[in-house]
Amino acid sequence: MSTAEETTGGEVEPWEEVTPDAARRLLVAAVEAFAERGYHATTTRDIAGRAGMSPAALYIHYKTKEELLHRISRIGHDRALDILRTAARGEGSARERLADAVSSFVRWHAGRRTTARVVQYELDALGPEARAEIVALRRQVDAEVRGIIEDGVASGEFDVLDVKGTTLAVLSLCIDVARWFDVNGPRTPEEVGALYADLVLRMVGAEPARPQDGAPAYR
Amino acid sequence: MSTAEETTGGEVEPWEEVTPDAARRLLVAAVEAFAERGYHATTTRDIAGRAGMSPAALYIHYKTKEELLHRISRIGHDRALDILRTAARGEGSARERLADAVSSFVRWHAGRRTTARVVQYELDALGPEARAEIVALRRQVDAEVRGIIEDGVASGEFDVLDVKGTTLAVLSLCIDVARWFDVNGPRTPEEVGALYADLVLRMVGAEPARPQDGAPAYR
DNA sequence: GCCGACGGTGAGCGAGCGCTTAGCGTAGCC
DNA sequence: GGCTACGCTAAGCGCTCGCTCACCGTCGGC
Repeated sequence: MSTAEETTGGEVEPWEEVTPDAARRLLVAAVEAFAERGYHATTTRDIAGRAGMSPAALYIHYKTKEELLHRISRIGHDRALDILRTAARGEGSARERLADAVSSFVRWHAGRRTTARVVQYELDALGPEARAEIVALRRQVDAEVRGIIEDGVASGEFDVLDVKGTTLAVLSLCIDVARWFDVNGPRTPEEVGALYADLVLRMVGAEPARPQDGAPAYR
Repeated sequence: MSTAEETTGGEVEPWEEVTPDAARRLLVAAVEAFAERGYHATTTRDIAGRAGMSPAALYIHYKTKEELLHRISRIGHDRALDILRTAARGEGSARERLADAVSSFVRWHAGRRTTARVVQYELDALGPEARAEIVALRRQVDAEVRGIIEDGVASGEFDVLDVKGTTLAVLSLCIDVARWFDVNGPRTPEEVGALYADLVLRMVGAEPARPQDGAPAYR
């Protein structure tokens, strides 16, 4: 919860780093289209149309349709890694850092679901060299989570038999949020983040957290 | 693990119900192609080629490419539901039935990964009416798992605050196996199934299993 | 031996794809 | 005002897509 400005509500639009304004509009349009229909089912005409431009305008700012996906995937993975690093390297016990990592990672997957969907599910649409770059980032993501769990095992806070397998399961659980989360559904990203942090603490054998009196308690 | 014949090793090929032999070959080819590259990136020429036929042969057995996906999705969801029903309606405590359900469901997602990938991730490529049919099956899948968890809560075996949310998380965890499982990776489907059954029992607050003597046994 | 049914092929249709190119309007500098 | 640089468009190229159609070989019934 240290990363308050990164929650969903009044979040900073994460595409401000994409500098010519027209290029950013095209990229945002591509994120929406890719998330909605998938990379291969999205046409360059659709992307340009959503950005209010003619089909040819896309090629002034991006060499190919795949370069668009690559930029999106790269920026998205940087963001995801940043979120986990902030939590993993914060102060506090392994328990607190794991809960923080899971809840903020889940909040991102739920609140920025369109981006997360593209980032997590359109990986094999990239060419070999671009995919290799992204896979390297994903290994760093895995390492951050594994690091927290190893800390917790070393300090005796966690009880985990298979650290690598549990790391995989924790990340898997968080990532799949991007598949099923519904913006118009009954749960807010914050609620899902809190629920998942609790479930993950149970998975690693940490003592359950029920600290607050009168805690919200999802019905 | 009552469903011994359904494990991965010498499993029954689940497409025997697809009756003209050529139609089955086409369908199996389509499953492989869809799993590898996604529905939209797969061409009818590729499917027919994998089945050793000319592109036109596909249309003798299926009206459209989408009908192929529909048949695959329908049969796959029937199978997944059958696996969960067998576990959910078996004898034994809620603890045993939940462990059985998770481990067999996970074994299916890992061992029949190509099928599971198509079934779980190509849902929105279906048209509205076909998708509605499949969504109804998915609601039944959800109900089976929720039923076991409710039983466990009622009997005091489980400690769960948010039954619907936990059900969602359990299914989410199992389904995502189809995304990351690698046939050439270090884990067998059976190992992942056992690991995940243990993790899920922890998630619902059931006493850990620890069959081996000399196990650490926290609390 | 002839015939119809059936499962298959080769060629190709209209459409839509990713992407290119020639040219245009405008803003900024002199 | 004259000129260049730049962002953008209209038109369209070459290609591949899902799908169709005219035709063909084989095989069981008579």
